[in-house]
Amino acid sequence: MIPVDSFDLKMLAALQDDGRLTNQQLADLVGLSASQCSRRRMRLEEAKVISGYHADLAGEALGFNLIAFIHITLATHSPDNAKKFRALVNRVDDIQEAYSLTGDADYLLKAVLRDLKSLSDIVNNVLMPHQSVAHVRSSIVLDRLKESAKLPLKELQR
Amino acid sequence: MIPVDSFDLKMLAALQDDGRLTNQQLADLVGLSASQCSRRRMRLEEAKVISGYHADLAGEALGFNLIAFIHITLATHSPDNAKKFRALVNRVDDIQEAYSLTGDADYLLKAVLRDLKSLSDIVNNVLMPHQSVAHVRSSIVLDRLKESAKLPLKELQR
DNA sequence: TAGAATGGCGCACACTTCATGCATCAAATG
DNA sequence: CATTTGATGCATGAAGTGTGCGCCATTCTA
Repeated sequence: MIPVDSFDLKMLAALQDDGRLTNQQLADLVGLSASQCSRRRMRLEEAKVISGYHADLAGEALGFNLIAFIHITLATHSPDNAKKFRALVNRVDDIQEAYSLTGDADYLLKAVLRDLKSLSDIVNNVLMPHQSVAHVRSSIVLDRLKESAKLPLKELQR
Repeated sequence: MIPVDSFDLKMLAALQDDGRLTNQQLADLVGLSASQCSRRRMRLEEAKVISGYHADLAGEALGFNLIAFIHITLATHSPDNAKKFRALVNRVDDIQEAYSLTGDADYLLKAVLRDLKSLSDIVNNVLMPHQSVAHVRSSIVLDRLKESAKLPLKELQR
């Protein structure tokens, strides 16, 4: 857990917005030289504060027109069942995100799919038949109000 | 909706994994010249197939140790209530993602927070008191099984 | 079917960006 | 007070970027 000063925070916020910013652009934004930005960026990358850079693709433009959240309850909470379920989740590419949760459901999955048939396939042919799974409840996304996935770094001051 | 060929798909998949790939690296990966990759990339960006590039930050390294999913049910489904709720969601920085859903709950929020106190603050002081909100149910993330947020482009063939 | 038009391609090249060596400076250390 | 430590800007060679150009294959047209 390396120290992160206010220059670093400004850089992180900027790179969160635009991951392809040039060191020179970064320099102009935060008030350092480009070379220093280069060095700081490498430092943050090596320390895994920046875990990676990703292009954000428009799913609709590529035929992914459906987002679904799927709540899963396991049959029993045995380590064996949990392990099998994890393996299942990792095997299915359409499942983009998966979390184990407190509360009613044991797991929450996010799937990005082409259409309702794909959802039906996953739910009825992949999830439901799996022996570790006791209960499946899926919800379809009607609208995305917010999808920044950006940390509120403004709040931070060290 | 511009046409996307197999070269484009390879580039998109690669840039999804590493958003700072060089045109030359891209060229080596997909089997084109760097100049052509530059042109194709610009085309995909202009057409908004690539909607942006983002640095992925490690929340834990910055003190965000808690992820919560919050299910919201509105008091009534009036346009006015929906509008007020949207405004609320956009005002709160800690809410990273927000979706309107089919099913039991009307909205699903994802919040990335520092600690349980922050969650309590949001739920009890921001969401619950809001007149449009009838019911709030929050679940804490115990474990992230998968968090690629990457589209399964392998499937695509045009 | 011949000729023209179109569009995708690689190469060349001027320009920009990158990362590292180096000297400087300020703060911390002994 | 002398020394060490580490962050900084500048300079620089190497690498990356994007555009003009000519080439080629495919498609269109008469």
